[in-house]
Amino acid sequence: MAENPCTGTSKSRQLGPCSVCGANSIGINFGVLTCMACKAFFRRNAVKLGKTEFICYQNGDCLVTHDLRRMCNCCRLAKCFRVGMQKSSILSESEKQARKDLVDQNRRKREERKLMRHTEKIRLSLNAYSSEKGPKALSPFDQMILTNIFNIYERAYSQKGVEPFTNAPVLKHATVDTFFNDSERRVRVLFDFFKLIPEFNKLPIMDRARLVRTNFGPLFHMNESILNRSSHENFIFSLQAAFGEIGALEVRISFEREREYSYDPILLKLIMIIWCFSLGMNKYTYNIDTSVIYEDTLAIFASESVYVELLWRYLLSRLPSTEYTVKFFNSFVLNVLWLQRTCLSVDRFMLKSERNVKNIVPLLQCIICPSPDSLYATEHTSDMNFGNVQ
Amino acid sequence: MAENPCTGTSKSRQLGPCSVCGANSIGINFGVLTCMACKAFFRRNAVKLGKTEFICYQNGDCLVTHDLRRMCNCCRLAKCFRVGMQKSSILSESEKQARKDLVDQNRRKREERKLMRHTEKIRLSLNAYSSEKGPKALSPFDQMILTNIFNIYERAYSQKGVEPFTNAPVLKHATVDTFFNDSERRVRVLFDFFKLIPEFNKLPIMDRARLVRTNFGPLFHMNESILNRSSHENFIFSLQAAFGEIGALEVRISFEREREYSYDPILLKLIMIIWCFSLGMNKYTYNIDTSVIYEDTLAIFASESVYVELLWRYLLSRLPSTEYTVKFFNSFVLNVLWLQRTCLSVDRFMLKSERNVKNIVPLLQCIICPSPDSLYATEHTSDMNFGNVQ
DNA sequence: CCGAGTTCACACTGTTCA
DNA sequence: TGAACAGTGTGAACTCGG
Ligand SMILES: [Zn+2]
Ligand SMILES: [Zn+2]
Ligand SMILES: [Zn+2]
Ligand SMILES: [Zn+2]
Repeated sequence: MAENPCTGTSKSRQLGPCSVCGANSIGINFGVLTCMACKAFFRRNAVKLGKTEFICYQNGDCLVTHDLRRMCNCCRLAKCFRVGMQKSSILSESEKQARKDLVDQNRRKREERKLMRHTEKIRLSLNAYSSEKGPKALSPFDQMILTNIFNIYERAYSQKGVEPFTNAPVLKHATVDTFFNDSERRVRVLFDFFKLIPEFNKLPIMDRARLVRTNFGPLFHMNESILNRSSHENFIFSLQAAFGEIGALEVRISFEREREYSYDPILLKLIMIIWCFSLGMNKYTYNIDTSVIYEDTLAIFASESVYVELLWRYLLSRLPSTEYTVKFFNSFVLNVLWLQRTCLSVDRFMLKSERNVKNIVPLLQCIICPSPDSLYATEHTSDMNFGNVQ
Repeated sequence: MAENPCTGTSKSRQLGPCSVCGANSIGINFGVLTCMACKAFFRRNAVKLGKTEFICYQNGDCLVTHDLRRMCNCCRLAKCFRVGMQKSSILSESEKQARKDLVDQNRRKREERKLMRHTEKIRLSLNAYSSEKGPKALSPFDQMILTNIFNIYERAYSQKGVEPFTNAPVLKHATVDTFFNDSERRVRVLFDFFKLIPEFNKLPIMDRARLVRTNFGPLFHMNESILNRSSHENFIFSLQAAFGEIGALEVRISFEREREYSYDPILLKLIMIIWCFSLGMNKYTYNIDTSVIYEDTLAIFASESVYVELLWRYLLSRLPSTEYTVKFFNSFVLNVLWLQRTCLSVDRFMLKSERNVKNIVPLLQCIICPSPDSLYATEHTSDMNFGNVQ
């Protein structure tokens, strides 16, 4: 196993000097043993032989060494050719394009496979616990529902053109209006997602509008979390610019708490659905002494419990035991409270920013900062597109 | 003088993060504070927006950070535009050309100024000797003539577009035809230069044509020397490819001998003029037993001696004594003989390369390899433009 | 692993403008 | 005159297909 230093595979193996400049070579480049620099030099310059002038300001016999090679690229290029570097080994424009296309194609394939493996893993993990005593396997029906939720959401947001990156430029100049306006598209897609939840879509149109209005804060918050926007540096910038240092911190902590759930491709989506069915809680109690009134409160309750139960079963199937599931629910409730508090802070902040609120696009304005009576108004309800679904 | 780190002018001053990727910025680029990489990226890619496809393989909202910016060109470019980078700040092809021209022009001006300073120095030094016993000062008239010669030549070759460097790409594939065809433009400018010499221009048109034909070899040779092409490595390549190893060597030695005179901005030009007035010597004696016949041989002689005498006075003014001038003339004559020998070799070579000669552009073909009787033909005489001058 | 390619930090040139 | 900002060239470090 004695290693010959000349043929050894050690990293520092010496190949001999560059045929052009004598520096340490890295291998055969364009037909000749050369260093990195001469390789790059030849690729860049051999192709422009006819187009650019190469002039030696000496006598055309300049030395080409490691230290002098930069002095005269005419003589350097001449030497490259002299030692036999092959211009034909340089990929032509079309060859380069072909290679680029190939790389692109391969990358696409790889990513597709990765996504496949990923979703496959999720599907398997849903069943993985079935044989153990702890977790309870999901029924095929539940599995189907969950898979549907996942697919509906992913499809909505991955449809090309739906989300052409309207992110982040706001940066330091962000105010609440630019901050929210930037999100309009994402919000619309989120509403589209809800419309595809049968229980939600069956509700009276005004109830649907009121629900998303009432719960907009947490829904928006969770959705940004799912879309992984919350970790975006510029998002945080915008946050600070729009809500101030303290406000932004509070919002960020909420995001941090949500991140606990982000490892799971379904959990947050499911929680969003449940939240969407929750009645007003204590929002807008500042000057409305009664809670928001719904047309079909019972249907909302029923729907909510359908999904709460589904969540419960899902957690049971994912966690080792009921005990774990209870623990999970405990911390979940804590986070819910945190999030609610945050959203209330934001609401209060918005009230103080009346001037900027006027610049928010109508749809969002009516959702985020409704005048108390507009909670019952029909304006922009149709703009939410809840009217014409399925 | 306490330096505020924020307003300090120190090199390492921090400007804040790149608006695109958050890395360290280097300044305002294309309208926005960015890093070097994003600057280069934007310059490279913004211009090919219409030509190349930019596709995001995610959802079009890829993060653009220092580490991730390479992942998705589409989103990176989108972000560049989003943060306000101005495509209009990128110089267009024509703007770049305009700038290049400007740079070129400035460089030429600078060089001219430098040359002027140089010749001024020479002129001053010419007069500096006047008080010494050795060199004889030039008369104001001689000085004017010499200055004129210098200016006429420099102006002819520095006029924009006259010499767009059609040199050197020939390289290994050079044959005599490509070798000479490459020089057509320079030769035409040389003829223009001669036309501005009054004594030459007053000669009968056919005499003018015959003179430049007869003396083409040495004239061409010296002119390439003045233009400093002879030291160009690619020129030497071409030389070897066109005339073979031995032939090229001989030509190169002639160039080497001429280089002795190249330190002087006037000498070679003056010598060219004198040579231009010299009668046939022994060219084309191979099958014409009489010398070339001129219409006004006397005028040619007279002109030649005007410039020979000027050269003599010039040398007297430059060299410490008459003795030195004589020595100079001796070595000059030797070099003349060398050059003549070289040109004869080239002529012989051209005769053997009939096949390639056919590919030489007509003007040069008729000059370089005239059929014996074509020496008296009028064809291409007008092409030399000797007809319509002044 | 090899040898194509690309990216980009860095160094530099040159123009413009205050 | 020097800072700012266009440009270009170099070469180390990297990716990727075979
Ligand atoms: Zn090298
Ligand atoms: Zn050189
Ligand atoms: Zn950047
Ligand atoms: Zn992307």
